[in-house]
Amino acid sequence: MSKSEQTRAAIVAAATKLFRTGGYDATTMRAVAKEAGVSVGNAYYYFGSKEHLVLAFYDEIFAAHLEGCEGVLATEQAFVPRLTGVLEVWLDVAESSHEFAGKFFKHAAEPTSPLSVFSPESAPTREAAIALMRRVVDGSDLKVAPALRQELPLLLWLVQMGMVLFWVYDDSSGRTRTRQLVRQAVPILDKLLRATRIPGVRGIADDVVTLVRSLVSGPGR
Amino acid sequence: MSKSEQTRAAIVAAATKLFRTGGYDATTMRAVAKEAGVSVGNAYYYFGSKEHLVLAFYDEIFAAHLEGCEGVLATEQAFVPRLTGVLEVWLDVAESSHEFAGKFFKHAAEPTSPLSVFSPESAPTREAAIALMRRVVDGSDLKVAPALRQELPLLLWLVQMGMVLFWVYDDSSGRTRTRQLVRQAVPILDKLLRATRIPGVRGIADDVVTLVRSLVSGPGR
DNA sequence: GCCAGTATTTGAACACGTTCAACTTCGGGA
DNA sequence: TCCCGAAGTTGAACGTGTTCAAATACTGGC
Repeated sequence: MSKSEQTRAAIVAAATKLFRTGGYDATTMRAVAKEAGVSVGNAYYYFGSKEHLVLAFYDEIFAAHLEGCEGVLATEQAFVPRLTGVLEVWLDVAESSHEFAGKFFKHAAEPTSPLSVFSPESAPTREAAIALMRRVVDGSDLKVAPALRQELPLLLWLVQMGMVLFWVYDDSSGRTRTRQLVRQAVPILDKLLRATRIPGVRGIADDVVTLVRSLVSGPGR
Repeated sequence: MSKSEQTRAAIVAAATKLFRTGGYDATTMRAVAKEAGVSVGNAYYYFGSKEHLVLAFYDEIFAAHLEGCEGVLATEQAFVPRLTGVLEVWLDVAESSHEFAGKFFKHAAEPTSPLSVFSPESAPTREAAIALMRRVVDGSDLKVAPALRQELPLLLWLVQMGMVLFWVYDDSSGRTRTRQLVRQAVPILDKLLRATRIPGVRGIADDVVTLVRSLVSGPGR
């Protein structure tokens, strides 16, 4: 590891530590720099803004999520426990940073931010998250129309983003309300997906797939 | 109008003007105060933060939306053109502030912000928006299960919030992509709602209503 | 070893949102 | 009319994220 890589790693480590203990606002760039043993300007040499430090934090959460999911993906075959398990692992992994997450989320929601959930900068993490959902689908017993199945990982990722949105606003202790949402909503989603085989519903499902396809490249592109 | 009301109105007018011309970030509190002919501290006497000024901006958009909807509500009976019309009026009304909207949207997504779509501060506007959706449902020919019908205004408001989310990211000229989304998605929603009368689907709809009811008081309450 | 050019590092300086102690104006009861 | 508490107003001061010209360390060619 080169010297500059060490400096970069030290800044990320300092930021992560301070974010976890004090939250986003209370963590100043001056404090991060001091903790990392560098100057303020140096931190900006490696990270364009305070937001970019958050992206590194998000990557850590995703890596932990992926690792935590392996057990679920190896053992669960049925779609409902498989998807529920994956979402619950995320809740476990993210719990310790919930307070901080609210601050993080506003950056994820700002279209012009490099940290936007749809931004090119966050594309690698986003695509890895969608790939995880593809594993959820492929390894399950779920039977849906092929056209829908193809778009399902993206749709499930959007479902996960919906859960995260709910979670961010959830101040119940231990995030029990979000957990309740997951346990209730996943079986409903399962029913809904299987219902696409009912003649009167299949046409609607096809419409949804068509709509998603026509918009999948992003609103503004 | 009392003196203090005049001062408050002057600050709102100054903020609105500067927001429209220069956007959110470029509009400083010092500039707002100067434009309104008051001191910086005085602006904070009336508005707790810069974000609270945006709330006043929201209210202006909603008032224009409500007014613009009267024609649609008076003439359209069928659910699809009725809801489509209401959403399109919103797009018309909001178009001029699209650039500005992207900048402040991050505040609307932050749970702790007074601008959050679920915050107590925005409750009056939010409830008025839901009431508008109730008028859309009540005056239409839509037939759904009574249990679902009761929650429908809230669900339609959530749909509208989804549209706004898409709209914020939409940089196509004239927001054609969001308009395309509305024209495609509303008929699908209509089909989906009417499909709740199919035996195999009704049970799912009931599940959704139960879920929404159990969560309707908000994630954290 | 030496130099030129690049990469890295520094911290003072800037503009911002926000706070607050002090000041001024207002309203209504004696 | 006078007075006092409340309401309204002020602008300097604070801590923040970010910038930048300058200083320093590094690297490859000779």
